[in-house]
Amino acid sequence: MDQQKKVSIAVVRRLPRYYRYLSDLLKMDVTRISSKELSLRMGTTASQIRQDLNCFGGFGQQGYGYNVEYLYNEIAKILGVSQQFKFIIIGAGNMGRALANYNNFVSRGFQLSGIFDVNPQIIGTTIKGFKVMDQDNLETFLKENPIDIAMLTVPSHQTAILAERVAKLGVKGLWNFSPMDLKLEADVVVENVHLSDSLMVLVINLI
Amino acid sequence: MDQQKKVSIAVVRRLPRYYRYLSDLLKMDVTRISSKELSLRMGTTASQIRQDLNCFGGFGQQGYGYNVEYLYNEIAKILGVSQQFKFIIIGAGNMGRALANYNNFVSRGFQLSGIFDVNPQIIGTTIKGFKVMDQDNLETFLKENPIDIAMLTVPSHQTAILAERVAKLGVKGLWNFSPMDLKLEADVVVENVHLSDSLMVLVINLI
DNA sequence: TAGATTGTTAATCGATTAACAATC
DNA sequence: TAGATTGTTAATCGATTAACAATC
Repeated sequence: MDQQKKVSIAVVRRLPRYYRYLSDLLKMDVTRISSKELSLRMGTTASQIRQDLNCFGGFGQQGYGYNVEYLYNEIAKILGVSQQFKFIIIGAGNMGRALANYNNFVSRGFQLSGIFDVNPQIIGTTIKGFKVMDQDNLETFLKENPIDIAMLTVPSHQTAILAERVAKLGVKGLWNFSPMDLKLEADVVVENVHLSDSLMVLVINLI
Repeated sequence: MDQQKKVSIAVVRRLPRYYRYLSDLLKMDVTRISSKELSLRMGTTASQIRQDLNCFGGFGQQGYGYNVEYLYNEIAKILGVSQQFKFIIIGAGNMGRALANYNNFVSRGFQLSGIFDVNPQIIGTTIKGFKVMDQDNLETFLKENPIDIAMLTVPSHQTAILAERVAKLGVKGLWNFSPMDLKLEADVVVENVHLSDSLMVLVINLI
């Protein structure tokens, strides 16, 4: 609730993981859990869990631990789950199609509002009930339909320009799947999924 | 060359990024670069770059900086680029298909050797020239075809069991796309791509 | 040689872990 | 009340940054 002290990126990146483990506990009908017990399951320290959670509020109770459902819901609030976000997918290639068909998003408050591409062979085809639109129509579309997040699954050389374009049209978050770093105005949030980087890290650890 | 002092995960995760920037510099016909200049491009400190690189060897020259091509090739070696890795894809859904069609992998020494699924409607269909095999045939296949990496793009509830199965059959690296943490014997390397975690982090920063 | 820039050691900063008083 | 476990402060550890002698 009181988010005074600025929370480090490391802590933020651990939140979805807490959320997953709590979801599992809920499914297993566990009603309460101590930081110690949770740390054993997650392979961290109880200290870290308590420190992390206390960045956002005191969700536990001395002598008792944490109520699983309550903590789960509190983290959900922090994560903005249940909030509605409208998104578009730019780039209807394999990855774009995979994201469009990823039902997890829909069930979590993400609402697909449009799919775009440049390829005339792809424009007009239907994906997940959406007619793929011409990328040239981005401006028209975004002026009529305010969008929160754009998922960019286009080739690298298109990414930077596209990012600028949609940012100018009020898109506040970019989920970038191309292997390149985006530089944008400070108020646009960029989250990268660098698949090839990830694969390289796997390989390094393999050698 | 001399990798005495153990390199931290943070450093390893930065290597693919150096590699990308050096690749760009090469394309722009830049022959030499100082840590200072590179730090400005990448938005880090020159100190960090020199520290990071010196975990693996002294690739620079006082008064000169770094030869771009040489450094690029040295990092390539560390990353295992140019080495050949055989991989299979387990789960021929949207994500599996996206990975199968991702040509970047092929051009970087990754050789697709098979695709598996459980769905009778998908088994037997052709993806990227590969007939999708029945997951039941994993054991037979892996005994005849030693594989380095398995990409797991199956539903969460299948992931853990599958991971065990292929690990037992000599697969040394797992690229896990399901939103779950895998616990395996120490010698199996796991690299996770938790898309929903990544999207949640985007949303947190958006709120 | 003088200037530039590395490799590397030392200083700082931040994040993780330990400890413990508060309290359920 | 006694036991358990939190919230939080203090100690430790590791990673980042700064500084500088070595050297091209």
